[in-house]
Amino acid sequence: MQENKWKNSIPEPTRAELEILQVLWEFGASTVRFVNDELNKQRDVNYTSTLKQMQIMADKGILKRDESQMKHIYTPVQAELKTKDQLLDRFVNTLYKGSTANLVMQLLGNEKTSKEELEEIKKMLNELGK
Amino acid sequence: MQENKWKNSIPEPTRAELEILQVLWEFGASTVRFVNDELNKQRDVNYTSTLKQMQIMADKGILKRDESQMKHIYTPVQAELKTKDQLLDRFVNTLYKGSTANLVMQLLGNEKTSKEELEEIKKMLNELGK
DNA sequence: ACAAAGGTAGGATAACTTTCGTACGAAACA
DNA sequence: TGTTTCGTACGAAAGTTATCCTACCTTTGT
Repeated sequence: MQENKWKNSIPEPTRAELEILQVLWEFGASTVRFVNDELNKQRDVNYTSTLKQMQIMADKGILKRDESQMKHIYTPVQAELKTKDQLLDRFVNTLYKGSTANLVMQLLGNEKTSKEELEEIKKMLNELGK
Repeated sequence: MQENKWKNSIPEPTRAELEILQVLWEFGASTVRFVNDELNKQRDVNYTSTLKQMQIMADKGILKRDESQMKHIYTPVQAELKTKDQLLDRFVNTLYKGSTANLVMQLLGNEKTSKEELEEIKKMLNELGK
């Protein structure tokens, strides 16, 4: 088990680690085999590569694992939302000087957001206004 | 000059590269000395480290440089907005399955956005509605 | 019982990123 | 004019990330 110098959060996941987290978030606690099969629906990865990654993640404290069975079961330590909050926070801070409004402005300015999504967002804002 | 396999955009900047881009975005075309001084307001970096980074970035096509003077002047090849669009796009895709609404939802749900910012965002949305 | 299939563990390695030491030329200045 | 300061170029080294080979153990099926 590796030391984590932050009190209340896991170290920031790398690209490959994020891929694995996505699978675990979507399907819940899983074996390496399952995760690797999922990954291989998107790209070629050798089984032992995925194994190694998940072992490292466990070591870093990103995943915990149940070794009581031969097929170890891995689970994210942090809730999906909390990890995403962390990443979002860093993103807003480094690219938009911490201003949510700035981010949203760009998001809405870049024409890639559909009318349906705009409506959805408005609805959310009104809900929140109460 | 290095080959770039994407037609219309620079390769995704690394962490250190992003730091440098921030300085250039904020202050415009600059010398290595200037950028390095700015970076050192935040953390210790050796001058030659910054130099090397900026040379690499020029090589990658992220920066272009004016060598007509002894003190080379570096400029970002892409506009700030375009690069941020790229990064935002990747971020939304990997974390929110491409759904802007999902991102905004989390952004507004996490309590870190001030009332003033919420108002600002509403205003923007209404402008956009026209 | 034995072979095949499927698990984990532990390096090794390659690519990429980041940092900086050294060399050397140009400019500033005493 | 000589020396100190400031610039670039080059390469080495350290750190990080991602990948996979090999070994070896357990389970499954014949």
